[in-house]
Amino acid sequence: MPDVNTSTPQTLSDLLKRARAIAGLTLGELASGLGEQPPATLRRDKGWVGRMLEQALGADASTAQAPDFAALGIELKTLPLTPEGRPLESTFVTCVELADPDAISWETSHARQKLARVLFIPILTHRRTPPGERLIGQPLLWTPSPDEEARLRNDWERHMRTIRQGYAHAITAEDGDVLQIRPKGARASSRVWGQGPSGELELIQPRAYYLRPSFTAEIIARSFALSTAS
DNA sequence: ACTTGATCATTT
DNA sequence: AAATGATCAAGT
Repeated sequence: MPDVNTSTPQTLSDLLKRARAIAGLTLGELASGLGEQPPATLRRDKGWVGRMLEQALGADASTAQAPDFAALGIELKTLPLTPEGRPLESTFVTCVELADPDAISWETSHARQKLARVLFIPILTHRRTPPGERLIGQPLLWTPSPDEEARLRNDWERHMRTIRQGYAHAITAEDGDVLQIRPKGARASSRVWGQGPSGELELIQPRAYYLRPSFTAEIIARSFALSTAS
């Protein structure tokens, strides 16, 4: 059973060292080191992989609206990847702030804060691979390039314009080149207070921002190119 | 095959 | 009830 240090890393270099140390392990091996057992399927345990990695790397206890590693300003994300490097899923970013859209700008948005510095942990897997057999990949610390941030911002500002005009309910997953908005709730009938067309309060379906797989694929490809450059 | 909309567990 | 961790599964 591998020995897994679960204390909170104090420096970026410590965190990266820790992440590199668990690369190459299966999630089953990691779980074993943490005294846990992997579920047979993620169907009823969709957040298991993320929680396992948070624990293994010593992320701060879930403090609302703060990065996973608050002292380092780093957000942790697992990214399911085929062995060929293709993301299997979109990446959850944060819930859309629907209540008071006039008060928010890109600079102060939760979305930008979440995406400012992200430590991606690739999980090499196919859809049918049991969670315990999935392989932890090499970590990738990402800060949006100026171009990437411009594209994120462009999508975010278009979404927010629609929301401010009171048409949040009309946004679909097809909107946004790299940053999409999809429903996010306990069930399809969930509702939160949002802003209607005349500025009045209106109950609408809660939504969240997601990075499209094509965007995270770019990030991964760029990193791979760097890591193999001679 | 891939995407969109729906869903599940946990914690605060 | 809402936010965070995501993946599922129906539809195209």
